[in-house]
Amino acid sequence: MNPSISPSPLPRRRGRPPRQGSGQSETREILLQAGVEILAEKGFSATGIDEILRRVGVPKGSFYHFFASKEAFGVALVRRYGELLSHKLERNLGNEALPPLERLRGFVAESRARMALHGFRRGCLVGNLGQETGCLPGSFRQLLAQVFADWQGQVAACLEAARERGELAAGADCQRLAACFWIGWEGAVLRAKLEASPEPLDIFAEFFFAGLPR
Amino acid sequence: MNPSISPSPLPRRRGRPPRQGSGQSETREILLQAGVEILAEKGFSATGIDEILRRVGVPKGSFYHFFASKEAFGVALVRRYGELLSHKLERNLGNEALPPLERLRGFVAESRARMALHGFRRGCLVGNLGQETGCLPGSFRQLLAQVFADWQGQVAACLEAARERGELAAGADCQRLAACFWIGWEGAVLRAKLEASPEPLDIFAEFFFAGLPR
DNA sequence: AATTTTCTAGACAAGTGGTCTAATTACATC
DNA sequence: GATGTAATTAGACCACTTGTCTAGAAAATT
Repeated sequence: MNPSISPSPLPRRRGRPPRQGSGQSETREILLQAGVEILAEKGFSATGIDEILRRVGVPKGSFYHFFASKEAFGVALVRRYGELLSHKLERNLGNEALPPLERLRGFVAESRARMALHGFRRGCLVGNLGQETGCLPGSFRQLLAQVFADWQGQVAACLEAARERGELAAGADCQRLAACFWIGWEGAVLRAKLEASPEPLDIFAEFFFAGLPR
Repeated sequence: MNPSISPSPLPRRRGRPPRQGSGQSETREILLQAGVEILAEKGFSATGIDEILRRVGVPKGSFYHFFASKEAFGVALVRRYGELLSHKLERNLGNEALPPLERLRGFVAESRARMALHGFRRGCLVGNLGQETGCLPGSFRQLLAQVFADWQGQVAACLEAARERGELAAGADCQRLAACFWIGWEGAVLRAKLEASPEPLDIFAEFFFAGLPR
């Protein structure tokens, strides 16, 4: 059912833990990871703290040791997810071995494969929480918009590169096109989740690339 | 704050009500309407029955008289919303006074205006619930997909009409283009809600119409 | 060894969710 | 008009959630 996180086989001893090399707590990391997975599936409001804790076998005391509240946890998750995806973008869009537009296609393909791997149950955490804006603590709105803006900037840079190489029309508004990419891609992810199928992703990607001004 | 529904000024007596002319219950109708509004803002999981009931001044007992469960209520809301939007589509896309593509633009403009009217707090109920698929009772998935399919069919028919008039390339795959419209439009609505701005709607609409094969 | 720091354990209170039974009123029937 | 039935409301009820809080255990520090 859920391949990535299993109810902590770690012994999980009480008391102060031996100092980890890295300095960051193992438990905190586990919570963040599980949180990202579950929230990408179910969103913020529908997910209970207990559910996450049961899943990874961490007691409540630990949770509230590491995070001040559910809201603070949510904020941490959005940041984390934002970074994860940003790295993924960087990895693809920074691949100079390919022409710029092919890099973006690479990102699309990788994301598609990842959704398929998880049976199309998992969507985009930021998209999910964006949908919930109406009932989320105020701190989220700006944060989510910021994350989108970052991603959009990365795509815009890639499109710029394409334009410089003549793969796009000289007059192309790359920021606007990047915005369009994320608007549509999020819609496609949502729909792919609903229909448990990659088709929406393919349909949008094809339309997007075909519609770019040459 | 909320212009459309005010805490029932009706006396609301207990016991069997005097027979209404129309046959359908007034209370049930009020619940459906308020439900559509709130769920379009906050989604299913994050909305409590109590919240809806407080807002319209209906007691809990009434709710469970008219609806077997929250799930059944949700299903009724999806159907209702599906019909509302279907009528809106029909009204716009059936307007033979305009060329087909202009009709679709009309729908876009009307929807945009409506979102603005509600301060971009209200999104698409079906989109919202689609996002929540992961934590919704199973009955929703198919229903939501069905509603999308209906809307998509209406848009596809409009695009067909455009093709027949030569406004679209003869080889255009109208079903696929209609799918693309809804994929992107839902993404745009989501983003417009998040940023409390019409820009995402405009960006996507421009790209979509510009990208249609001529 | 004593103390401090870091984390775990899980009980607990307040509040919310959804459901259900009993009470209340109108209508129908005789 | 008395009795029975259908339609609706009132609010009790229980299970569950969130966040807090105290006690406890083990490493680190002195």
